[in-house]
Amino acid sequence: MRNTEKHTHIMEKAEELFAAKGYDGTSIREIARAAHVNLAMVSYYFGSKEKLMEALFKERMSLMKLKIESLLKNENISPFQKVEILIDEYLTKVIDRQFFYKIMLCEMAQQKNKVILKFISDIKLNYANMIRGLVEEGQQKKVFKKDIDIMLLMNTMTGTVTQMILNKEVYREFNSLKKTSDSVYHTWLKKRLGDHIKKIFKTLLEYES
Amino acid sequence: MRNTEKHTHIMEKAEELFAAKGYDGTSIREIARAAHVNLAMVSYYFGSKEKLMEALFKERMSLMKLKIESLLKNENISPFQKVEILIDEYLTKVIDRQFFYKIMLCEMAQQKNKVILKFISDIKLNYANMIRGLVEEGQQKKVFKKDIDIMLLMNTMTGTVTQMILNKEVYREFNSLKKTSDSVYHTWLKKRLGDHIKKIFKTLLEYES
Amino acid sequence: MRNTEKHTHIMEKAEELFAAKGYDGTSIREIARAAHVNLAMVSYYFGSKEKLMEALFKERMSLMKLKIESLLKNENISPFQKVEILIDEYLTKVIDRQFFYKIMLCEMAQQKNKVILKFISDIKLNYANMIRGLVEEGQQKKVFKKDIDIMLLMNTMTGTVTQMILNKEVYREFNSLKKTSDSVYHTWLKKRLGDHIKKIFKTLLEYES
Amino acid sequence: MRNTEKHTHIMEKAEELFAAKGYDGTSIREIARAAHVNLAMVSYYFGSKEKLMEALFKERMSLMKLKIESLLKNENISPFQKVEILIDEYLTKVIDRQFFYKIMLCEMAQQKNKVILKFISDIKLNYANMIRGLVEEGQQKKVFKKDIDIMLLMNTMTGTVTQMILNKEVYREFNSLKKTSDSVYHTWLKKRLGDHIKKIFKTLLEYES
DNA sequence: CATGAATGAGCGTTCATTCAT
DNA sequence: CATGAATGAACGCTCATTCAT
Repeated sequence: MRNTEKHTHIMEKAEELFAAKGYDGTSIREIARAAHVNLAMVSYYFGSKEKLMEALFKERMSLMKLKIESLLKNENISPFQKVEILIDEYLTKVIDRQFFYKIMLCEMAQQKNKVILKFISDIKLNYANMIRGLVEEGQQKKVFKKDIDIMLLMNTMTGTVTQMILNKEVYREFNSLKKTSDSVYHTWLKKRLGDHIKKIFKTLLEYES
Repeated sequence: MRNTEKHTHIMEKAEELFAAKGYDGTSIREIARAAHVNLAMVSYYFGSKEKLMEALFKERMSLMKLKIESLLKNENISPFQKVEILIDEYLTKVIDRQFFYKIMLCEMAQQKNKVILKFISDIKLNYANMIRGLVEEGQQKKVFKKDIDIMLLMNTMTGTVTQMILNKEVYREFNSLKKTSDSVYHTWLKKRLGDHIKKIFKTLLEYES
Repeated sequence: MRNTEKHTHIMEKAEELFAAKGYDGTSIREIARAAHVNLAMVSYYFGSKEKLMEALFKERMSLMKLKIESLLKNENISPFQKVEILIDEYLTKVIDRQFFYKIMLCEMAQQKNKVILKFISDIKLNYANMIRGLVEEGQQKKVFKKDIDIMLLMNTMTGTVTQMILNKEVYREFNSLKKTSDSVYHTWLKKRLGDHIKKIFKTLLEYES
Repeated sequence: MRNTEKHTHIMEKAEELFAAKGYDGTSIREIARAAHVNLAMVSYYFGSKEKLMEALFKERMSLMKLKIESLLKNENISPFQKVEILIDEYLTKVIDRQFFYKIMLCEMAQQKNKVILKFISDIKLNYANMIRGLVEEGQQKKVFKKDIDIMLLMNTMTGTVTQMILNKEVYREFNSLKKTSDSVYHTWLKKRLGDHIKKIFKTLLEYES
């Protein structure tokens, strides 16, 4: 195993454990055991437990960021279509990174680590800017209404998705998809959630003559 | 201070600390110090740290439950009016109990304690039943559409509120309410959030001819 | 064993170990083992290893201080007699507290702990004041010469004693006192050292007409 | 940098750190960092931390030894002149090697490393022999008294110097030499200490008719 | 009923050292 | 010849819990 691979490997196992047991509920010993590395390696690679967490955030945050600037500037796509693409992008990221998303949620609730708070506010800003840009474009083109509360809009999307992730298994059972494979279920879930959010956004954005 | 008062006092301080630092991030010592009681008192009263947490959930859950059965049966109020009352009730509870709501959120993410999971699923069931009852009534009366995904609906409400609570201070600043008192801000927030959710619910529920 | 007795007991064992292996060379585990107490008790009683050290210094320093103010004011005793009494007092304290004296020596060399440095400078000041008072009295009475370097004088006493303590066993062997008991040897050593230092002080202080 | 230079460089940095923080208080990591060499280099060059310490002692001890045998045999210089030269030689070495002298002091107090103890007793023997030779010469020439306690004499010198080194900065301030450069102060200190010790030696050695 | 004292287990971290390259 | 990576052991300390009083 190469150096960066071990790095990645430790981080992945830490992510899993942090998601399942929380940051404070997970010991370095557990992480080392799960990653099949020596206990001292974790501090050796990351410096400390705290810095491992921060490294995880740095890594994942770069993946979570929505990089669709070119799309937003595209004049051939309508604002509503762009909204839909944005929602789909967001959903893909969150559903693919559920472990991390849970960790982030707890960090948002507790706000203990300032470095991590910065990461989180950065990504929130990233989302907000995407949405704001879109909203302004739509308003200029008279397809979106005025007086749109962007933060409420954003929180409706992120909140709904959060709750669906947290209650994922209950929802699966509720919809009799217990026997379906994870990937199939996730695809289905993404479609359903996407449609739901798009519908809400349409209502909240649509220009009323 | 009477015994039950001490009980309550310890639980309140524990709630505050669990919300701010997480269950594992909070030590019994801290709770005892914050509550100005002897360290051994906590285990003495509640048995263990885990049981203190469970006692907290038991206590708070009974407060969080929506007890509006009589209202739901009231034939003089329209389904949409009932939906609005339900949303207002929910908002009041959550905004009044933000500490506890944060704790619950982390427990939902981590799902470590089975007793607590039961409490949470109980309250979810409670909400679901309220909403289902309402939805069915509205459908019978042909004011609500068919094919309503109750869980999606519920999660949209709880999720949006969750996100707004987590980003409370950012939203406050965003709306230039930094100087407003907490209680005034919370009243304002409740109104705004309520209107927002009611609007979404209306769209998602309203019968389309 | 009573509470304060355990305190004292732990401190004594710590003193022994610190003297033999140095502060950093001694682990809390060793101290706990030597004192036959639980490892956690040390931190429980003293807060930390550092504070244990400081508590030891606080305790011992109060014993080491020369409390002979009344004697110094006594008009019926000549300055030279007072010098001799002072030297005897100092010798008694150091020979009785050799473990502690060694610890102090290393702390003086390394100057890491500021709290301890304060303790040490306090006791140095205590000695210096005793000697200065005496010297001034002797000078006024024209039995001591002028231009006496008090610090050099003091360091000659403390330094000579230090070296004799450090080379105690070599000196014992050198003087064929290997078979003598510790207490007898110490009495003998004290006499010899006392005479030596008194002689030096006499030369350095005596008024030259 | 050549190999022997690296050797020397590491040893110098180790000496500095050992003096300031003690042997156990200094980690190989710190030494490597201070010497700007790879962590593994230290063990690689010296075998172990302990052997580095011993190598340091071996190196410094050879420098500390008084090599004035030819002078001692010189018939044209009086015993008292030789005593003075001996004292000056000793002072020069100690003042030039204060870091090492502090390390040695702690090792003398703790007596943990047997190899180092041997080095220390060797140098003590070296000093003792110089002084003994001188004393015997002086006694034969009837300029020194009989019954001279060589070890007490020696410890008076080494002890006084030790204390002056340990309290160097206090003494500097006491004599208002705070603004003076280190080298000027050291020269001044050496002169003053030399005179003081020579005076004491004269008293303790001089033949009394 | 209440509590100071005590305990064994485990925490995050650092240590001196080794070894493959 | 030199070094980054790795390791087992130990570090100081805090944990939740228990128990005698």
